[in-house]
Amino acid sequence: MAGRIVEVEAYLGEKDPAAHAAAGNTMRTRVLFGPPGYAYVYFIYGNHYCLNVSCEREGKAGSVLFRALEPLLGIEEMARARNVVVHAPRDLVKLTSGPGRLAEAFGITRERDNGCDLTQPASGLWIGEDGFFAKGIQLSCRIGITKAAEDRLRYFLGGNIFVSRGGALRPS
DNA sequence: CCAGGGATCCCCT
DNA sequence: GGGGATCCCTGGC
Repeated sequence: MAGRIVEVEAYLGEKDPAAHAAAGNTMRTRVLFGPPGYAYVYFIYGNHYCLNVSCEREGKAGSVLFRALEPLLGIEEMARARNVVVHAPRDLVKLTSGPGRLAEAFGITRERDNGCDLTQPASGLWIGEDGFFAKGIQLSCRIGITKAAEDRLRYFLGGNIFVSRGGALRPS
Protein backbone atom coordinates (compact mmCIF):
# COMPACT_ATOMS: atom_id res chain seq x y z
CA MET A 1 0.00 0.00 0.00
CA ALA A 2 1.07 3.56 -0.62
CA GLY A 3 -0.42 6.99 -0.04
CA ARG A 4 0.62 10.56 -0.63
CA ILE A 5 0.93 12.68 2.49
CA VAL A 6 -1.60 15.53 2.15
CA GLU A 7 -2.16 16.69 5.74
CA VAL A 8 0.12 16.82 8.78
CA GLU A 9 0.47 18.59 12.10
CA ALA A 10 3.63 19.64 13.90
CA TYR A 11 4.14 18.96 17.60
CA LEU A 12 6.99 20.90 19.05
CA GLY A 13 8.23 18.80 21.92
CA GLU A 14 8.39 19.25 25.66
CA LYS A 15 7.49 22.94 25.61
CA ASP A 16 4.39 22.36 23.43
CA PRO A 17 1.51 21.79 25.85
CA ALA A 18 -0.49 19.94 23.17
CA ALA A 19 2.32 17.45 22.52
CA HIS A 20 2.57 14.06 24.18
CA ALA A 21 6.20 14.98 24.80
CA ALA A 22 4.98 17.60 27.29
CA ALA A 23 4.64 14.69 29.75
CA GLY A 24 8.40 14.17 29.46
CA ASN A 25 10.35 11.09 28.42
CA THR A 26 8.14 8.23 29.63
CA MET A 27 7.62 4.66 28.54
CA ARG A 28 4.93 5.88 26.19
CA THR A 29 6.82 8.78 24.63
CA ARG A 30 10.41 7.55 24.53
CA VAL A 31 10.50 7.31 20.72
CA LEU A 32 9.81 11.04 20.55
CA PHE A 33 13.04 11.65 22.45
CA GLY A 34 15.07 9.31 20.25
CA PRO A 35 16.74 9.99 16.90
CA PRO A 36 14.74 11.43 13.98
CA GLY A 37 12.87 9.34 11.42
CA TYR A 38 11.24 6.83 13.75
CA ALA A 39 7.57 5.96 14.12
CA TYR A 40 5.75 7.09 17.24
CA VAL A 41 2.42 5.26 17.36
CA TYR A 42 -0.10 5.89 20.12
CA PHE A 43 -3.54 4.57 20.97
CA ILE A 44 -6.33 7.06 21.49
CA TYR A 45 -9.94 7.08 22.72
CA GLY A 46 -9.91 3.33 23.20
CA ASN A 47 -10.32 2.82 19.46
CA HIS A 48 -7.66 4.25 17.21
CA TYR A 49 -3.96 4.33 16.50
CA CYS A 50 -2.21 7.44 15.21
CA LEU A 51 1.19 7.72 13.51
CA ASN A 52 3.91 10.32 14.05
CA VAL A 53 7.48 10.55 12.86
CA SER A 54 10.15 11.79 15.26
CA CYS A 55 11.89 14.84 13.85
CA GLU A 56 14.58 16.13 16.19
CA ARG A 57 18.03 14.96 17.22
CA GLU A 58 18.40 12.36 19.95
CA GLY A 59 17.39 13.78 23.32
CA LYS A 60 15.07 16.42 21.88
CA ALA A 61 11.37 15.74 21.24
CA GLY A 62 9.40 17.06 18.29
CA SER A 63 7.32 15.20 15.73
CA VAL A 64 4.90 15.31 12.84
CA LEU A 65 1.47 13.67 13.03
CA PHE A 66 0.12 12.21 9.79
CA ARG A 67 -3.50 13.26 9.48
CA ALA A 68 -4.44 12.29 5.92
CA LEU A 69 -3.13 10.46 2.88
CA GLU A 70 -4.28 10.27 -0.71
CA PRO A 71 -4.52 6.55 -1.53
CA LEU A 72 -2.20 5.55 -4.37
CA LEU A 73 -1.60 1.80 -4.22
CA GLY A 74 -3.37 -1.11 -2.56
CA ILE A 75 -6.79 0.47 -2.46
CA GLU A 76 -8.63 -2.86 -2.25
CA GLU A 77 -6.48 -3.89 0.69
CA MET A 78 -7.12 -0.57 2.43
CA ALA A 79 -10.86 -0.95 1.87
CA ARG A 80 -10.78 -4.40 3.46
CA ALA A 81 -8.84 -3.17 6.45
CA ARG A 82 -11.27 -0.27 6.90
CA ASN A 83 -14.36 -2.40 6.29
CA VAL A 84 -15.42 0.03 3.57
CA VAL A 85 -17.06 -0.84 0.25
CA VAL A 86 -15.92 1.51 -2.49
CA HIS A 87 -18.87 2.14 -4.81
CA ALA A 88 -17.78 5.51 -6.17
CA PRO A 89 -14.65 7.63 -6.20
CA ARG A 90 -16.00 9.71 -3.34
CA ASP A 91 -15.91 6.62 -1.09
CA LEU A 92 -12.13 6.69 -1.27
CA VAL A 93 -11.99 9.49 1.29
CA LYS A 94 -13.23 7.01 3.90
CA LEU A 95 -10.00 5.07 3.57
CA THR A 96 -7.25 7.43 4.71
CA SER A 97 -8.77 10.84 5.54
CA GLY A 98 -8.07 11.19 9.25
CA PRO A 99 -5.26 9.98 11.50
CA GLY A 100 -7.18 7.00 12.88
CA ARG A 101 -8.46 6.01 9.45
CA LEU A 102 -5.07 6.01 7.75
CA ALA A 103 -3.59 3.93 10.54
CA GLU A 104 -6.37 1.38 10.22
CA ALA A 105 -6.07 1.31 6.42
CA PHE A 106 -2.37 0.48 6.71
CA GLY A 107 -2.81 -1.89 9.65
CA ILE A 108 -0.59 0.30 11.81
CA THR A 109 -0.51 -0.60 15.51
CA ARG A 110 1.67 0.44 18.41
CA GLU A 111 2.68 -3.15 19.02
CA ARG A 112 3.88 -3.65 15.47
CA ASP A 113 5.09 -0.25 14.33
CA ASN A 114 6.09 1.90 17.30
CA GLY A 115 9.83 2.58 17.08
CA CYS A 116 10.29 1.36 13.51
CA ASP A 117 12.71 3.22 11.25
CA LEU A 118 10.63 5.11 8.70
CA THR A 119 13.69 5.95 6.59
CA GLN A 120 14.27 2.29 5.66
CA PRO A 121 12.10 0.44 3.12
CA ALA A 122 13.13 -2.76 4.88
CA SER A 123 11.06 -1.62 7.87
CA GLY A 124 7.89 -2.41 5.95
CA LEU A 125 6.48 0.99 6.93
CA TRP A 126 8.48 3.86 5.51
CA ILE A 127 8.40 7.34 4.01
CA GLY A 128 9.56 7.70 0.43
CA GLU A 129 9.91 10.26 -2.30
CA ASP A 130 8.28 9.96 -5.73
CA GLY A 131 9.09 13.32 -7.29
CA PHE A 132 5.72 14.88 -6.47
CA PHE A 133 6.14 18.56 -5.64
CA ALA A 134 3.56 19.93 -3.23
CA LYS A 135 2.06 23.23 -4.34
CA GLY A 136 -0.51 25.29 -2.47
CA ILE A 137 0.29 24.21 1.07
CA GLN A 138 -2.10 25.88 3.51
CA LEU A 139 -1.99 26.34 7.26
CA SER A 140 -4.57 26.17 10.01
CA CYS A 141 -4.89 25.50 13.71
CA ARG A 142 -4.37 21.92 14.89
CA ILE A 143 -7.45 19.73 15.25
CA GLY A 144 -8.82 18.06 18.36
CA ILE A 145 -6.65 19.72 20.98
CA THR A 146 -7.50 22.12 23.79
CA LYS A 147 -4.05 23.43 24.73
CA ALA A 148 -2.15 25.75 22.39
CA ALA A 149 -5.20 25.47 20.15
CA GLU A 150 -4.49 28.75 18.35
CA ASP A 151 -1.09 27.80 16.95
CA ARG A 152 -1.18 27.33 13.20
CA LEU A 153 0.76 24.11 12.97
CA ARG A 154 -1.47 22.11 10.64
CA TYR A 155 -0.26 21.91 7.05
CA PHE A 156 -2.38 20.58 4.19
CA LEU A 157 -2.68 20.65 0.43
CA GLY A 158 -5.33 23.21 -0.48
CA GLY A 159 -8.15 21.74 -2.56
CA ASN A 160 -7.11 18.13 -2.05
CA ILE A 161 -10.27 16.14 -1.33
CA PHE A 162 -8.41 13.69 0.92
CA VAL A 163 -7.62 16.34 3.52
CA SER A 164 -9.76 15.62 6.60
CA ARG A 165 -12.64 18.03 7.19
CA GLY A 166 -12.08 19.37 3.69
CA GLY A 167 -9.34 21.54 5.05
CA ALA A 168 -11.93 24.12 6.00
CA LEU A 169 -11.73 23.95 9.78
CA ARG A 170 -10.53 27.11 11.47
CA PRO A 171 -8.43 28.38 8.59
CA SER A 172 -5.84 31.09 9.13
C1' DC B 1 -4.04 0.97 43.12
C1' DC B 2 -7.25 3.77 40.77
C1' DA B 3 -9.33 7.80 38.51
C1' DG B 4 -9.31 10.82 34.69
C1' DG B 5 -8.34 12.34 30.20
C1' DG B 6 -7.29 11.83 25.45
C1' DA B 7 -3.56 14.57 18.51
C1' DT B 8 -10.87 9.94 16.84
C1' DC B 9 -14.54 7.78 14.36
C1' DC B 10 -19.14 6.40 13.42
C1' DC B 11 -23.95 6.42 13.68
C1' DC B 12 -28.06 8.63 14.65
C1' DT B 13 -30.99 12.62 14.45
C1' DG C 1 -24.26 18.37 14.90
C1' DG C 2 -23.91 15.66 19.00
C1' DG C 3 -22.81 11.78 21.87
C1' DG C 4 -21.12 7.08 22.87
C1' DA C 5 -17.59 3.57 22.37
C1' DT C 6 -13.52 1.96 24.65
C1' DC C 7 -8.68 1.35 26.69
C1' DC C 8 -4.06 2.81 27.44
C1' DC C 9 -1.04 5.83 29.97
C1' DT C 10 0.13 8.85 33.56
C1' DG C 11 0.23 10.88 37.97
C1' DG C 12 -1.41 11.19 42.52
C1' DC C 13 -2.19 8.90 46.75
